[in-house]
Amino acid sequence: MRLSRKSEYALLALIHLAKNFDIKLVTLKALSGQNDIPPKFLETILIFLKQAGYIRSVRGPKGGYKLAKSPDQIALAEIFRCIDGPLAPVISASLHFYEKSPIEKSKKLHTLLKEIRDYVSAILEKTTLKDLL
Amino acid sequence: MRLSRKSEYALLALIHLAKNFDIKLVTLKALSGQNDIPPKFLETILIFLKQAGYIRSVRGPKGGYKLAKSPDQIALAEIFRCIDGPLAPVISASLHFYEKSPIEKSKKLHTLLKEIRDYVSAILEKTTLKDLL
DNA sequence: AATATACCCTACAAAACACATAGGAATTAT
DNA sequence: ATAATTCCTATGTGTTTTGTAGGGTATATT
Repeated sequence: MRLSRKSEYALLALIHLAKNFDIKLVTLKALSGQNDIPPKFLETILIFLKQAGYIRSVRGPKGGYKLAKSPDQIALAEIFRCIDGPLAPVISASLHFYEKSPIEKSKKLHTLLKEIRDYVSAILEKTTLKDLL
Repeated sequence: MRLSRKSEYALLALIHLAKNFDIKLVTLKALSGQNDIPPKFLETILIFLKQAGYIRSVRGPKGGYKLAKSPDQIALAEIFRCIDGPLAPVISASLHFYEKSPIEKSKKLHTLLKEIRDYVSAILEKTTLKDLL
């Protein structure tokens, strides 16, 4: 797993929204300003997160974004997978994104990489946005 | 950590050399042919591994490559770091390659990512080429 | 209904990176 | 001398990352 800048920004925004869950809508401007995220880039990320079902939005004045589910219902694993793809260190060790790759020729190494995947996956499946507040 | 094709090839070649440690030299042609690695690409990788001190070479007919140290002296962590950089999921969670990154704004998430780094690092530090034979 | 505020959507662009290939130079066994 | 082999640097090409631009759409407020 390697986190892209995009998923870093996504996480920061989601955490910000989690803090305001059931309280208020947060605007793009606020999310971008308070977390030092380039606004137009964040906008594309938020649209993506919306289409993925993690957030909802309201347009017009008084509009903004909010979480679509409660923070304890959003596991980090889901978010990383949907933005950055496989959690495994190599594609052939991935359950959700498997493709053939040369490293499979070494069975022992492949097994080791799958152990790493299992650990990373387990820890990110059990950690939710709520745990980050 | 995300393994590039380059480090996959490097590992396969090193494992091949580990199998022949203290027995014989292995040519580029053999390494490339038996492991399905594009020869010219592998060549650049081998030169890199040589300059990094992991392998030695002999030129001319009967030439080839061999490991510079015994297989139990080469930890996977070193190899991955020297080819792919940080083992950590994000640069700001890396000990050897630290740079500032946005995710540090979330202390809890940052801590979690460092835990993942610690696990991955530990397992790859203790596993050597010998363990893959 | 006019206005201003805010989100929506698609396309584009520059830079970095990944994945190689090309071609010739240097070394050495026979 | 020749052939086999490694050494080195440059280049090419496609993909991914990290954004930006610009116009469209909805809605609260007046």
